[in-house]
Amino acid sequence: MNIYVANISWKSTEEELKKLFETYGEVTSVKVIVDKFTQRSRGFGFVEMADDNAARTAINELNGKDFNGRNLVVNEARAKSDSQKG
DNA sequence: GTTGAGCGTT
Repeated sequence: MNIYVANISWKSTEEELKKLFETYGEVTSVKVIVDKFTQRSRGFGFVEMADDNAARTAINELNGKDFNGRNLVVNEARAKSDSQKG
């Protein structure tokens, strides 16, 4: 399950997100989107979890919750490619 | 030492 995480603090890191999402299930991948040129955090990222059920729980629980002083915006991530099927 | 809505470079 790919998860979209936004409204993250500019000081937050992938490690913190991973530790946060591991609370609800196994995290297989974490990606914080930083500027490709300035390397500054864009305040949003992506989290991938092994179990869709745990991911749904994390989305429902972490969405709107406080994280490093900011309210997290958590949702199911969109498709990065058109290879998706539904 | 700045900023705050959104969907990801290899």
